[in-house]
Amino acid sequence: MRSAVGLAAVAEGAPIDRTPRERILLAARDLFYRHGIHAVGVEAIAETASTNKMTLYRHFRSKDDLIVAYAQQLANEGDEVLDRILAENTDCPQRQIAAWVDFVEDVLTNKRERGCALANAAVELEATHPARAVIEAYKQRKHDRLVGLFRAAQYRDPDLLADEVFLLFEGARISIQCGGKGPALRVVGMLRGLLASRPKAA
Amino acid sequence: MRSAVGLAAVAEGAPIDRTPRERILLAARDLFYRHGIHAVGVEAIAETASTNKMTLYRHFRSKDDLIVAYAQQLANEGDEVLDRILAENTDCPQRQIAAWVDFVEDVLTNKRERGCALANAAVELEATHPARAVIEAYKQRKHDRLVGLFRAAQYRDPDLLADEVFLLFEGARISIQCGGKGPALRVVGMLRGLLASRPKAA
DNA sequence: CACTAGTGCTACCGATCGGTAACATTCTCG
DNA sequence: CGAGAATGTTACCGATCGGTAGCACTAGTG
Repeated sequence: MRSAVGLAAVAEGAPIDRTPRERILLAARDLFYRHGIHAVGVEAIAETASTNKMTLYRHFRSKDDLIVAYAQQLANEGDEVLDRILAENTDCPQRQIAAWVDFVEDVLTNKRERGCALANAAVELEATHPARAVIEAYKQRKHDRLVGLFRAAQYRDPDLLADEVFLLFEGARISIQCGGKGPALRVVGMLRGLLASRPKAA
Repeated sequence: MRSAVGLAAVAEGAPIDRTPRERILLAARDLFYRHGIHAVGVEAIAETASTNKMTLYRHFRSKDDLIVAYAQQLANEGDEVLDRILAENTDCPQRQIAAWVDFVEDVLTNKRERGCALANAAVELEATHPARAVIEAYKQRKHDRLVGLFRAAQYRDPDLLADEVFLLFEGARISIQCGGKGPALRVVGMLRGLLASRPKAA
């Protein structure tokens, strides 16, 4: 049951047989998430990736470019995680939903959890930064997929339910680093209760 | 109905008859919120406050010190806003709650809204930064006051309700800058529905 | 073997960062 | 008025920022 979140959360050392570009993205993912985008310099990223600044700039035109690739990477993986969860429970929306809640539980109880990396990035970046478009599109997509899921499970008001679930989850992730972990950890129970008690209909 | 949020949101020019310290805090509040803590230099803050770096450092030992004062200021004002809302509706918990939801509506529909300034700060600061303690204490306090409010209004499970309302609100504030404004703006209706439908008891 | 593409390395650039010294100026208030 | 405190101004510090030039090195390919 190793979390899908932590699978690449650590990039220390990293003299593995990966291409420099991959190692740089790994390092950026780790450092940006742990310390914030503005707090991490490109030199530190290159060093963590067991390479140097020049190689970094051969693969990314600028730090902003790297930030966009970082966001894109996270968005892609988020999509893939949901793809996988859905694929493992085909044609049974209830089980798909339950599996997603299990995944949420994994995420929130991960001790490295520092909130949603994409939301954190959005906080740090100006509204005009190109990475913001990637982030907003991802979040929109995620919300829409929840709607589809709840519609498939025949909930009476899938839009409303998706709003609630989406906001509760987002609230939990941001709260885990500044709202007391209590409410954030109790959100899984709340979600299960919510999903069980909501009316369904044809 | 001018928002309690925007009352000091703009600090431009600012050659008003305020003490330099006040102007610096005003400027920090504005710039930190709009651009993020790490993205704003002390020189820019001093300039916006119509003063200079030396005066800034006469009132704050370091930028970190200023950040702590910034967080403290926001926390105090948050407390005071809730104080005022409660004081204006003494001895009628239902009206207090309704007034708080109205306030939430004001906050979320403010076009300058960029999420909770304290949450945003927490995202940018390391867990060991002294301002983090201020932020976490404030959020904890806020959550506890919600519990008290719902208990006073005789909801059957005030703790659970407070968790839900708290997380929905936090989720809405973070989502407004990266989750599509849709769910965030619909949260007010959700809150009103939630509060109206929840069972009360003795 | 020679050629090429990718990488490592070092030294450097101008700009800006947080923070300070020293001194001139203004303001407050007895 | 006169004294002391607060503020303004300028110039500066070392460190670090994002980003680049130039060249040595390695590895794969024909």
